[in-house]
Amino acid sequence: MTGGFPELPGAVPGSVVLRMAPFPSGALHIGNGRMLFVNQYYRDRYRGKLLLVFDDTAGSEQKRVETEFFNLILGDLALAGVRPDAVFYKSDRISNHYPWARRVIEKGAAYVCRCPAELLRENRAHGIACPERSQPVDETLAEWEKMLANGYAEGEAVLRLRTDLHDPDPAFRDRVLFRISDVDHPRVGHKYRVWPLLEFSWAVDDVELGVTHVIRGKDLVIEDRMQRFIWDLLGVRGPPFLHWGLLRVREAKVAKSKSYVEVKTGAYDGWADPRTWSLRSLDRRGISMDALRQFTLSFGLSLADIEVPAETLYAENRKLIDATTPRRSFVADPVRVEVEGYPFDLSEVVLPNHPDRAELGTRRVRAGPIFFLARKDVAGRAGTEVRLKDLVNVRFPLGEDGPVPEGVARPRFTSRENRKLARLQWVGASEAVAVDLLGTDGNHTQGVGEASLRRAQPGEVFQFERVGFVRVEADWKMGTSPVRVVYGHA
RNA sequence: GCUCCCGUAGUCUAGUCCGGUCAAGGAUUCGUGGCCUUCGACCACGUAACGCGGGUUCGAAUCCCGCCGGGAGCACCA
Repeated sequence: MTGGFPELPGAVPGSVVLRMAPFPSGALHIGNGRMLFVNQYYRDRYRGKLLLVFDDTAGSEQKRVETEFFNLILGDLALAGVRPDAVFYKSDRISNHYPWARRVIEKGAAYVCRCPAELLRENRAHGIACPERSQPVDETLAEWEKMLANGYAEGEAVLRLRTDLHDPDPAFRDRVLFRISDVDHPRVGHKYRVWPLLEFSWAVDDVELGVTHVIRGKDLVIEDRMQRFIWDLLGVRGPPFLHWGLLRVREAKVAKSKSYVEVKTGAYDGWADPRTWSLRSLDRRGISMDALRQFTLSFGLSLADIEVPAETLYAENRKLIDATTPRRSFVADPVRVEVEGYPFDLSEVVLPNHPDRAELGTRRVRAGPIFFLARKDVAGRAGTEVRLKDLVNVRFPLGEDGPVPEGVARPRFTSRENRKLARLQWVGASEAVAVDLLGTDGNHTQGVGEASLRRAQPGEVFQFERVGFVRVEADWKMGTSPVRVVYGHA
């Protein structure tokens, strides 16, 4: 069921080294799953090693590194079942990059530019050289030392690569290699002021860490060219690159930085809020990581940008959990009704936990004569006969249509035999337990469920019949009311 | 605008490198029917695709050219 995964060029089984490099600015979301599972897939296929390298350089206003995210991401990996063979932090390796910078400068391929960022950008767009571009090597070396020796303030100077100002791709013209940042880094504080930018740092680390193949999103293709440029310049041999295209889940406006604000301000219920579409939010909803892996791998390594409905993921999950998930009765927005003429001997029924799986056992459910029914199930039923699922048939009296006020509609018992009637979910009023259902949209729905839910295990997954799969909150204390569950999918 | 990437059914994908076995396979969605006391599962059936136009060839989803459409990049972010 996996999509296409080509051979890694020149891969030798047993000696492949892969790396994945999340930026620690939030919990991993559904899109990041691709990074995890694709790398894991190749690691396993070639019995290689997979490194986790936190890409925690200085960042920016929009993307800032925070301490809590390291463990958050480590936790996400554990959750996803992706075990890295080693963990590195870019911030530990900054000084490793300086000798490389020196080599580039000595090749005459870089210069220290003191243009303001805007001017730099402007000039790049028009292919105009900054005055410093013709800087001789020894002067660049001196300026570089000055940068390292705190001779410049943040933003005052950068080290730029000399490529070709008329390169057809404006993005490739004299890119910045190092910049100065006074950020207080959560791991290394103010130890470094001169920070490498992504492409240079990888030009160094992919080689120093012995990475044999780089597999990353295609938003990073220009970095391939940069890395190769630097390697060619230095006569170094670097790994080949492979990419996957953009993956969007239609329902998920996947933007980690966006969730960041909502989580920080408390608008969201933490990183596991269903609206984040984070890995942990999917787990919270009872979506298995195996389903997510299969879903993700089904797209192969295609470079095409794709948008997939979440239903595809749900279908994958359903296949995995349906056969083993117990059924339970739940009624949202309940209306209390009493059935007239309800048979006295039917105060309790034994129902199977799964319609097709006898081995999942049964449970006893109290019934009648007073029930909770869903308001939307009852609306407009006047004059019609329906079946209370697994129980009896009743007829709603003829009357004015519309919403049924609580306790007013008094359906009348008609018969017991199983007939082809609309089936309504019910919960016997004598034993109903309050249930709080958290929806995918972050809203809570109150309802009632059958008594056996009181004995649910935290984290247990159920199918609420005619509603969908739900998972009991892991931090719910057994026996407390209401039973807190999270909606997964239909 | 410039650079790069991508176009197979509603959606995703196999096939494209090395043209014939592809009157295009799979998954999902949707529709119909069956079955089980769920609107879920399962079973059966069905709808539905090679972006367009040229060219090469006995033969093109596959090779070439042009066009059109979509996406990403053009940060002192990653």
